[in-house]
Amino acid sequence: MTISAHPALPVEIGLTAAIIAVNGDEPVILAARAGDASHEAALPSGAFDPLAHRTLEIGLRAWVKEQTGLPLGYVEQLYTFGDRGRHAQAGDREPHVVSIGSLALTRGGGNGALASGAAFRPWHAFFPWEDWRAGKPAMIDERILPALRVWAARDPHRPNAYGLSRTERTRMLFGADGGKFDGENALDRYQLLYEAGLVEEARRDGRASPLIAQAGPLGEPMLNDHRRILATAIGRLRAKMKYRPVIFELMPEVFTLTALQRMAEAISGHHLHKQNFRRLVESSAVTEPTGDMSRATGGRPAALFRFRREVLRERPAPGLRVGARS
Amino acid sequence: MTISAHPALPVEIGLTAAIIAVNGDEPVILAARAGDASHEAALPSGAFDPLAHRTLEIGLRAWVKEQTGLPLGYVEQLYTFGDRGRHAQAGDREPHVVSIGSLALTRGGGNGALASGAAFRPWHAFFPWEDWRAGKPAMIDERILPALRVWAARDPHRPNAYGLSRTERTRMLFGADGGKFDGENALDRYQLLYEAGLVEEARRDGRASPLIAQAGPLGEPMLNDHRRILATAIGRLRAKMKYRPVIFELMPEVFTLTALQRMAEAISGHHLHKQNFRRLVESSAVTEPTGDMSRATGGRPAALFRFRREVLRERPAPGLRVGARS
DNA sequence: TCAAAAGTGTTATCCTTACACCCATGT
DNA sequence: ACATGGGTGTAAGGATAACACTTTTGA
Repeated sequence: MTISAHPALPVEIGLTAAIIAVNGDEPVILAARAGDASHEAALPSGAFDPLAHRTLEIGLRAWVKEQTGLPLGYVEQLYTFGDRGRHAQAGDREPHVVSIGSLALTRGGGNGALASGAAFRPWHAFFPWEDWRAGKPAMIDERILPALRVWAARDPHRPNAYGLSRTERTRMLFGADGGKFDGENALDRYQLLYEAGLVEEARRDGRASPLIAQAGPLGEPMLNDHRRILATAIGRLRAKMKYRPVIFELMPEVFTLTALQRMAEAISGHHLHKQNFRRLVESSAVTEPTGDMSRATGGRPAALFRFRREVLRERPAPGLRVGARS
Repeated sequence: MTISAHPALPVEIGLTAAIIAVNGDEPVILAARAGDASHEAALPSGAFDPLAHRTLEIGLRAWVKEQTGLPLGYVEQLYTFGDRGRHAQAGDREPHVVSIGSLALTRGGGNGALASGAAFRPWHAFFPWEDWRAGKPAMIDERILPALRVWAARDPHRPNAYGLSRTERTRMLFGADGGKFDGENALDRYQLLYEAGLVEEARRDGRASPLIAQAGPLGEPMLNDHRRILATAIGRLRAKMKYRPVIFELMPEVFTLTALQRMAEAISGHHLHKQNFRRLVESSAVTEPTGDMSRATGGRPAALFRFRREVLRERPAPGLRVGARS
C-alpha cells in the first residue's frame, strides 16, 4: 500500500510570477505595491483554482491575462516554497500558503496599459550587486564584503548543508579572494545575504544583524519571499539562456546583432566581447538575416536578423553559450 | 497593491519522493504498492503539514525517516504538478491534491529493514527504453517507433507548444531517422508516449490509443502521476551529475574507478569509454586515492579512491561531464 | 573629415574524442 | 598459461578566448 503519513491538511496555493521583459537595455520585472502599510514592491500573485484550471501553468496564464492583459510567452515553473520567509506557528490566523514561483517572459517591457498600479521596474533596483556590465559594482567591495567578512569571522568554520563554511561561501558567491562571481548563483547570493541578516527581509523576519546598519540598504526589499523568487528567476534565466533560445522571447521579431548582444548582456549581467559573441551567434545558427538593413542605429547601418525556428529541430540544446567574459 | 485574483481555495499538498539508490549495477527506486484493487506500484508520498515543519524539505525528510527509517542524503525538489493525470471536475468528492515531486538519493539500495511492503526496484522496470548500456533496446525499433510513426502520421504537422510536430518530436526524443537519443529528456519521452496513448496510465485516464494493443506494455505503470515524477527524477539526476558531485551520494565511502564508472553508466543509461572516463575523473579532481588496493575485483587489484570534498570549494560546478558516448 | 557604430581575420590554447596496447593478480 | 579486470600514451579535431583593425554611414 501507499505509505501515507498525515491526514489531509488543506493549504492555500499561491501562484507568484516573476514576469520579465526588457525596456531598452534594462531588464525589467513587473511589480505591484503591497496593500499593507509597508507599500513594499510585490510580484503579481494569485490563488490556484484546480476546478477552473487543469494545470498550474494554465491557471497562471489565465490569471495574468485577466489581471494585466499581458500575453505571456515563455512560462517556466521555478520552485515551490513552503515558508514565506517566516515560521508558521500553531494558532496563526492567516491560512498557510505554499507559494509556487514561476518565471515568465514577455515582450511588453514599456509600461503600457497595465492594471492597478503595477509597473515594470528594473530588476537591478532589487539586485544592484548583480549588474557587472560596467565592471564590478562598487557596493560589493565597499559594503557587502566587509559586512560578510565580519559575519563569517563570528563563526568561520560552521558548515552549511553542503559542508561549506561562511568564509568559503562568501568567497565562492561574491568572488572575494580569488573566487569567481557566477551570475547563475543569484539565488545563493541572496540567501547568503539573508542568512547574514543584511537584507531588509531578514530584519522583518527577526533575523537582522547589527551589521545591517553599517552595510546600509542592499537593494530594495519585496513583500514576503518575493525577492527570493525573483532571485531564483534571474539565476534560472541566466542558466537557461545557454541551452534554450529563450532570449528571443524578449527580442522583437527582427533585430540587429548589437541589440541581441545588449540583451544577452542585460540578462547575464556582464559585458560580452563583440567578436566572440558574433561568432557564437553565427556558429550556433540561431538567427538568419532578413536581408534588410537598419539605419536607425546611428552609425554604419546594421544588418537585421530574425530567430531561426528550425534550430529547434536541428539541435538538441540550442542556445547562446555565453562564457563568463566572452 | 498586490494583484490577487481568486479567494483562498484550500488544496491538499502531497509530497511525493523518488528515492533513488543503486543495488550492484542497477539503479533502483523505492516503491510501495497502491492500496486499491490495481496494486500498482507507487512512490512513497505523504501530506505536508506546515505547522509541524517549516519547509517542504524538512517535512519530506521527517516523513521518510519516520516511515521507512531511511536517512536521506541529497534531496532536491523537482516539480509541482497541479493535476494528477486526470481532469479535476466540479463535484469531485476527493480533495484536490497538488503534488510536489522530489528527488532523493540514499546509499541503502539493498532491501534491508523497510516499512510495510515497500521495496527497492530497478528503475528500468518502469522505463525499459531508457537503458542503452548494452546498446539500443530492441523495443524501441520493434514496438515504440512503429506505434509512434502511426500516431504521428495521423496528424503529422500539428505543432506542440514549442512549434514541433509529432514527427519531429519522435525523431528528436527517440533518436529515429538520424536524431539523437539524449538521456536527459526522459520526461519528454514519457510524456510523448502518454500523449500518444501508448502507456497504461493513458488508458486509465481515458486517453488510450488503439495502438496500445499492438505496442504491448511499455514498462510497468505506476499510481496516479508517479511515473511522470520518476521520469522527471531520472532526467534531472542525469543532468545534475554533470555539474554537481551527486554521484557520490550513491557510492560507498571508498570505491574503485570501475565501480564509479558502473555507477555513472547506471545513471546516464549508456556505456562509457573506459580511458576517457578515467581521464575525466582525473582531470576533474573529484576523487583522491586512499592508498589502499582492493583485490576483491577478480583480476589485477584496483586502487581505491574516495570523494575529494575540497572540490566543492575549488570549482564552481564540480561534476562528471560524461558525454553522449565518451 | 570625423564621430559612431558595424563588421571582420588570425592565432594560441584547451578540451573532447578516438584509437590500441601493456600490467598485475587468482586459478 | 590464461582469464580477468586494471591501467596507460598519443594524436586529430573542434571549441574557446584573446588579440586589433577596416568599413560604412550621418552630421
